[in-house]
Amino acid sequence: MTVEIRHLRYFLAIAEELNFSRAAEKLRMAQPPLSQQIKQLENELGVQLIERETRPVRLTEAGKFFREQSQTLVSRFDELVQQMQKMGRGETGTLAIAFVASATFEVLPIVLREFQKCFPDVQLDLFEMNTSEQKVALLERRINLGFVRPDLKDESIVVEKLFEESIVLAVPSGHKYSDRQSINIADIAKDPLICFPRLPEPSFGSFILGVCRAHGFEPIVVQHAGELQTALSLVAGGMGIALLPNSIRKIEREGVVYLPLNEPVPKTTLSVAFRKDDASPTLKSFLEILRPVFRADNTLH
Amino acid sequence: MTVEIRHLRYFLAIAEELNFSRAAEKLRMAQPPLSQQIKQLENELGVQLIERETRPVRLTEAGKFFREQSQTLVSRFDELVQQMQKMGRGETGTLAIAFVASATFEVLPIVLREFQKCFPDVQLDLFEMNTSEQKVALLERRINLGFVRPDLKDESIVVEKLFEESIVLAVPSGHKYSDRQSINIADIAKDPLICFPRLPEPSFGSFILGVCRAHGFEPIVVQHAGELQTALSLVAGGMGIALLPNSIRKIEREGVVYLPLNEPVPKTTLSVAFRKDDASPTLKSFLEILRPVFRADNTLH
DNA sequence: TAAAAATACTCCATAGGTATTTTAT
DNA sequence: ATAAAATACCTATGGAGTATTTTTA
Repeated sequence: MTVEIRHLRYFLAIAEELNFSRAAEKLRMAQPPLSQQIKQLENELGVQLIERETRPVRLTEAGKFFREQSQTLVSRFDELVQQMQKMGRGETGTLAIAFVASATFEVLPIVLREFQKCFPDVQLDLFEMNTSEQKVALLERRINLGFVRPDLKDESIVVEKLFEESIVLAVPSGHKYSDRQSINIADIAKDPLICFPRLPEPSFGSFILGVCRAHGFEPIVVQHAGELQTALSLVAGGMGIALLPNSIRKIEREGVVYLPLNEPVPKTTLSVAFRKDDASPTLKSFLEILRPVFRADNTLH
Repeated sequence: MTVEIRHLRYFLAIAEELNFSRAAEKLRMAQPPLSQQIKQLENELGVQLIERETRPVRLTEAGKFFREQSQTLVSRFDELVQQMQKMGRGETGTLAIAFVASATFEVLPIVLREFQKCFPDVQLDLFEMNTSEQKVALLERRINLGFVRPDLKDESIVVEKLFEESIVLAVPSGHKYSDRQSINIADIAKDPLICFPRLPEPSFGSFILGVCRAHGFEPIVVQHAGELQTALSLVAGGMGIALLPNSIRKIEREGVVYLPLNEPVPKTTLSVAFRKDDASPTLKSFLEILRPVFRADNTLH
């Protein structure tokens, strides 16, 4: 025989009631097996825990000590089980999330707020990375989930489209286009453009270049900017104009005006990426929060 | 199904080996039931603990957390069981011991030294009480064990004789008897005697009085002393002479000389008393140490 | 005498075993 | 091809039930 948690529970019930029959009732079992189990326990421990020669029964000194110890042990045990069950429901734990810079403006705040509302006990670790960095981080299991701009193709990674985003033109206020309501892409063929690095692929830089070429021109790139924010500063400084994801509008910046494009332009896509084999229930919960946010409003504004 | 300590043990074995078969071997069981139990555990917790799609198998994040928690929980559990088993063997716990003043000179030091040598983890709580106080303390369960001078008679108390002790005469140095080798009791019939309170019975005072009367005289009591030590001081101060238990000789006091008595005198008896129903294994251990000490040397000097 | 614990026995749920298949390197 | 985990199935220990006796107040 070996002592199990069950034995402690039984003993504690008796220690509380000081009456085998009532304790058994509380434990929803019959009295005789309870007596047996306690006898077994006493046998295994080699000490008498309960004095039965008296009514109501009394705890021995050893029994009193055992009660105290058992109490903390059992409650610790139960807490652990509950905590694990919470984990199972994705209500606790940590989730490491990466995101491309452009996701910070609008997508991330909305999603995080929503998630923390449902699962306040989950700790989120946030990292800003470009798409290719995220791919590596996912494979190396440094992150559970990434907000990426496609394409990210890998055997073991699932990519789910969240929403498509149009691009807008950012021009300096006072620029020759700044009073227009909208603009055709072809119009900017001769205007100095601020673009983005094309490497590592996939990149927003390549996407922009592709758009221009699809409209029959090679853009005049006056400058490359590593960050969207930087591009915005350069526009404000009058260095040129820039094609940016629509969500950049959330940043109202002095000296910059945004113009929508007239023609239907291939849109940038924001997706979530995660490992196929990541069984983390916290991840599942996160995805379950995430999806309806974008299903309801596929363009997000 | 409810989670048991067993499940944690099984999981820990796997967490250590990262191999079900080897873990099963270590647990001295077959591999399939181990797989089953772990599956049950994961089911009950609602989380996957182990990623099996890889060799060697890996712990999930939840699994790592569970391992840490389980480790402390299981070792606490095992420590508790071991501690209880120690109690069962009387190697630990507390023992409340009372003793009459005269036991402090010789008996108590010997016994305590011997006991602590065998059971260093047992805490002893010591109290000085007269015999009748001890009877009450035993019945009220304030003490486990008492060193008494009989008679202490009670239904629920066991009294075991330890050893018999003769009495000696204490006289001031320079007293008319102080150069003698020994003395007859009848000789002191006319000498002023320092005696002890007769109440509450049983008392050393009554015993002394009984001895004198048995030898045909009523002693001339000049003073009563509550404590043996006090009596000794009075003797040293020349107030009178005193009949004291032999073990008082352990106290060598300036100004006091001890004389043995010639005739066989009813001896005082030192006994241990304890409750019949006291199941404390620590008490049992104590008694087992105690008995041989006195069986070997029934007079203790 | 009445309430409560122990004993005697019965049963069946399930922990654990054996044989085999599936999966991953 | 091989080692390891899962699956299927079986066995039997022992946890829990019912009926009864013993004990204590």
